[in-house]
Amino acid sequence: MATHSKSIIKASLERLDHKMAIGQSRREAKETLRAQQGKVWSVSTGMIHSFKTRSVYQEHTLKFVSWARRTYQIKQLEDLDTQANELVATWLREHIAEGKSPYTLQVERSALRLFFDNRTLAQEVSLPRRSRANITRSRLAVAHDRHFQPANWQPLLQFLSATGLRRQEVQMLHFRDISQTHDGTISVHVASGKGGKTREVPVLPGHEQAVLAVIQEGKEADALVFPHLPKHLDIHSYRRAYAQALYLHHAPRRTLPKATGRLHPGDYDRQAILLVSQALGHNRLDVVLRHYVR
DNA sequence: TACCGACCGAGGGCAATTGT
DNA sequence: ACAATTGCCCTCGGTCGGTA
Repeated sequence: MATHSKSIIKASLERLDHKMAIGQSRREAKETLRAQQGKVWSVSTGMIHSFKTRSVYQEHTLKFVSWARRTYQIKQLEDLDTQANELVATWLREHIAEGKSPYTLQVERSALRLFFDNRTLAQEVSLPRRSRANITRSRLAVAHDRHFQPANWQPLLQFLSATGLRRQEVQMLHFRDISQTHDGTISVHVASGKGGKTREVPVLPGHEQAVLAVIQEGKEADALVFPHLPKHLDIHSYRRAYAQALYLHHAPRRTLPKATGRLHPGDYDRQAILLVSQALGHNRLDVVLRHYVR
């Protein structure tokens, strides 16, 4: 009786388990890596540092493994390893042909490169560019919107218009985070934004009342300002609108940069873009220009 | 009873952000 | 400009209570 060997799925999960490095600083690991092998394009440590990355990478990896087993009858992970490069290339080409988003293709390749410990896996397949012009998120009306009635959520929506917070940031906002100094300046403090960063968010001039309305309730400092956020609210679209309004406020003689074609330094107010970038919680002009004001 | 608004939860994805 | 990683949108298939 032959011993029952473990399934290729089980073996894949175990391999992922061994790549977990929760709690270890990715930044430090990278600095060490760079000291050893000099400057490299790639910034991977070969490990997974967050649960989110694990779940996303696992999803893509298992899909690939199942496909290989189904299509090529590969039952052992060792057999998959030896043909990984050509199979991943085939897999990616199929997805390109299916018209999957460049963002998705990119994630799939990153996941499999980490899984197979090969930073150049499927190098011969060139992925389509991620182009700003093709981004649709928070740009158009979608079917989803019919499940949401703006009229019923006015205080929240006006607050979002005034501050442009991310969903996670509004969710975690406490009354203690909003304050008003004696000269009337309102401060909205984000204790832990994306990447764990802290910042003070400027209220969009002219929209102060929307923020004051929220704190006049006289709630306890440690209570959440918005204990419940409707699931079908596109919070990001308000963040985008806030960014655009703030830009126009700081660059009153300008219109929004043109939506098509390549921008040149004279096409926008650099200082105003920088201010918007800081308000949003990252100090990069390119992110604002790519995702918010065009 | 039919319909509507609101919401849930999971899966399939795409977008945002950080970094080089 | 390119690559890795993380955040969260959107769809789908429902439930549920109110009300026309």
